[in-house]
Amino acid sequence: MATKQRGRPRSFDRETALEKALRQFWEHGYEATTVSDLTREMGIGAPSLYAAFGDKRTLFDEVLVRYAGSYGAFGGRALAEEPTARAAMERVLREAAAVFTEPGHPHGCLVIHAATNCTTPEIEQSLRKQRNANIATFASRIQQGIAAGELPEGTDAADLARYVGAVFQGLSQQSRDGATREDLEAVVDLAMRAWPEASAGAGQAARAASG
Amino acid sequence: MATKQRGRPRSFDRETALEKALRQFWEHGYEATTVSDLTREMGIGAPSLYAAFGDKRTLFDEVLVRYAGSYGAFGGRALAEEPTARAAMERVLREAAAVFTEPGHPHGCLVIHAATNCTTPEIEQSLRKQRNANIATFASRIQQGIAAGELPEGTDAADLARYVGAVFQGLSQQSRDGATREDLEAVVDLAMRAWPEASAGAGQAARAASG
DNA sequence: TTTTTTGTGTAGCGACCGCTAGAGAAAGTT
DNA sequence: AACTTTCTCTAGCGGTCGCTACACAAAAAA
Repeated sequence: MATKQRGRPRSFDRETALEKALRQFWEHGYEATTVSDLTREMGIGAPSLYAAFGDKRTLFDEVLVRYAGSYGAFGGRALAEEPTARAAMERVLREAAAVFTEPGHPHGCLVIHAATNCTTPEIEQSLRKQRNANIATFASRIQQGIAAGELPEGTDAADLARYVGAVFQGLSQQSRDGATREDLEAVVDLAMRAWPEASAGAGQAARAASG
Repeated sequence: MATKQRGRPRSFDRETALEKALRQFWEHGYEATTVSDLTREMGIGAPSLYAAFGDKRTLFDEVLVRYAGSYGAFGGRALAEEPTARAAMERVLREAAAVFTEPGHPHGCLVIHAATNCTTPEIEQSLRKQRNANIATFASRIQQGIAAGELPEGTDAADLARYVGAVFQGLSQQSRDGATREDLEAVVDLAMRAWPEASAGAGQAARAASG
């Protein structure tokens, strides 16, 4: 396999064009980004876009995958690498504050904003599903922390996950409204004050994790 | 004045029609709501809409005023009526949890969602300005609380206001994503755990406010 | 070179957008 | 009754939407 393609080769770099499309969808959302916007930013004609990426909807799906693997990957890394639920959640929020305000690309989170006020129900639902799945992942990590004795026994993992998710979504909105990274880090500092701590004489797992 | 109108009277109730328009804009946002949607829901023809409300943009402006005076009025009431900054902010969040999930009308906050991904820059900026103004109002009330000794002296009112605003915006997003009132109230419970308390021997103003 | 295969550019499709001209309908005024 | 004023209805304007037919260009294969 991997034999040489016959016919005329495409005159643009597919990855570069995809990244341009990602930026457009990120900044203006799915619906407000027109094919005309896309072709202008990607530097190609409409037929080239449709030949390389399918229709607008398929291109958006591919953009979502690219986003999840790049700008949106910090959450998964934090959950995988941090030793405690608290450290994981705090790192998620702190990296969000950084990424959401990073210069050079649109502010905020694409998954939160790109399908708001979208008249294509499948797209709106797809991103909603993803947001709720992210919060469920938070809950799962928190539940793990409760089992390890890092948090009080009575802690409701789903509630705490929703709280972290709400702060996360608030950070995204505020980054779009002009808040700076320092502004958002102060918000994270305050948000983490709400974190429930296991009582002094709690299980050994918490001590092991911090040792 | 107030002489009887000459000519044919309009065949619909203006307030009822305006409320229908409000619901449409609230649910689908400014841009995704078409004039065709509006006329269908309002039960009138396009020329009647334009005669009674001006163009789509002017109608939206009037909807914003109506929203601020009805569904969006709870924030101002909480700030005006509660004796302490903490009580005011907690009531804002708690009433938000209730209103955002109330059956019978769209979920979440119109000011937060209706101009997201809007290609009319004046509209997007108008609502952004309103959101930031709301947070500035929070900051002002918190600053007042600091002056009254309710909060530690070093407290940054702007940071705390942004934190409350972030939670508020998160509540709105989550209500749109299907969270129930109980879900959001648990988030508010957690959020208020972050509230800074003045130390035990702090100023007399705090004692006076709670007495 | 000729043939085959594939990408690119022009040009435009039907559908919907916000909006409105113009004719007729329904009220008050005389 | 006739006249004036205002609203409502039908129909359709110019513009943009997502998308594509078609002719041409540019590469590998024969």
